[in-house]
Amino acid sequence: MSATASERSYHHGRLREALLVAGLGLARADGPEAVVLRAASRAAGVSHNAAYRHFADRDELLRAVCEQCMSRLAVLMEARIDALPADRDPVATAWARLDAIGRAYVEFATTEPGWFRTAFAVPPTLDSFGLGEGVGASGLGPYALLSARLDELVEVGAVPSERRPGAEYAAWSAVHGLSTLLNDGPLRDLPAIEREHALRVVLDTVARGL
Amino acid sequence: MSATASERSYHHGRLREALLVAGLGLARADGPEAVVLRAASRAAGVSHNAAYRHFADRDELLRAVCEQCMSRLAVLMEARIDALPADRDPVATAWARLDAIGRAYVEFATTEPGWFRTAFAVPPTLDSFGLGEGVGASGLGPYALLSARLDELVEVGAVPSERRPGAEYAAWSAVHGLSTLLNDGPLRDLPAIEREHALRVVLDTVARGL
DNA sequence: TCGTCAATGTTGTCGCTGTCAACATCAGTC
DNA sequence: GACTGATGTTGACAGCGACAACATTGACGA
Repeated sequence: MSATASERSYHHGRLREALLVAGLGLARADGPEAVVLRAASRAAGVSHNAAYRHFADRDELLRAVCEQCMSRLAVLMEARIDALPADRDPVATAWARLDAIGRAYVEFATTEPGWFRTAFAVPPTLDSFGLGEGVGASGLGPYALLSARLDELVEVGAVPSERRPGAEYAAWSAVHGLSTLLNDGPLRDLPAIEREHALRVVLDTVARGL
Repeated sequence: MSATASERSYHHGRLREALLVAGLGLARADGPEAVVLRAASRAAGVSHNAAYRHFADRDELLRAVCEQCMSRLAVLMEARIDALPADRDPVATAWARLDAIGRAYVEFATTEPGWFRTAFAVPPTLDSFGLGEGVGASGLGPYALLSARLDELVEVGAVPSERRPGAEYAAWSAVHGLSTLLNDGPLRDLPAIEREHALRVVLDTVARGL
């Protein structure tokens, strides 16, 4: 544990973490397809094939990187909720929180496009997306965070309870779709002001429709 | 045209189309990453590198395949509109048409997941998505088809005109997001009944919010 | 009729990748 | 102090995209 990378002789000591960090760097710069075993090994200062002692194959490394990306998404969503002023009436607070996690989702996608694409490169299950290993500080994934907001809206009476079943699909599809369209799709060249406009329209439309 | 693949001697004659067809087959089965120059060349019964006489590189072939996929999406959307009974009042017709193209979008994504992913593999511009080469029978792309539906909703008075600006973002993000979540995302294992439920919730929520 | 030439397809090669097999080194443990 | 399992290295192979050099063909003009 005391050995730094420079003094290591034969065994790296923390190769798994080093490969993960390298993979995160590659993903951040150029997306999931850039998470390449040999590149990660080079970045970790280790020969190709060393990675096979810690990951069965490239896909397993990519999966690990994905979980990290998903976790960072969840962390940002939580942070944006926590940053909200809480001293308002419950209904307004509930709406503001839904708005905040929606904005956080799109913010993550546009400020970290490589990580966002990587988070969904290996299709996560609902479990891993919601409660699995790739989660935020509170132990909740993006899906669970969204569900909590929708529950809150029903509790405070802002949304009729008969609208609750499946409401995740609507809210989540909207922000996820906007994120991918802005990121990889036909909206990628949209100027910043128009992006903000699109985000507001999407969030407001969903809020009205709930 | 009379020459089949078996009688050709040295020159293929229609290699460009053959490569495109092969690429579409590869994309259909395994998505954009399966559109591989050498595989397409093999399928066309031609040696690797022959493709370079018709496409500058792999990306150009993939781009051509993308356009085909986008076109097929537009064609399905048009077909689903045309199949609608038109003998109703204008407001109901306008809503039904919006619903139909939304369903068609998700239908394409779930019945042809490889093609759907390929359509967005090389980020299309708004122009190509709306009016460019990858378009349907009427000459309109998916984006233009959606815009026409929203215009119609305003014309018949179903949607207030102050809601019109940016309405594409909301409608399009919702169906696109649901499509990708069902296709590659955490919803890919959803049973058919739940998929239908999710689709209805998404479409209804957007319609209410417009 | 014949030669020329541009278009088109082929063969060979290179570097990159993932992956398997064989070997080397090290940290503990009996 | 030797054994052993964990970890890292070297070497190899096939598949890929891309470049260069070469082969074949059909069309067109002398």
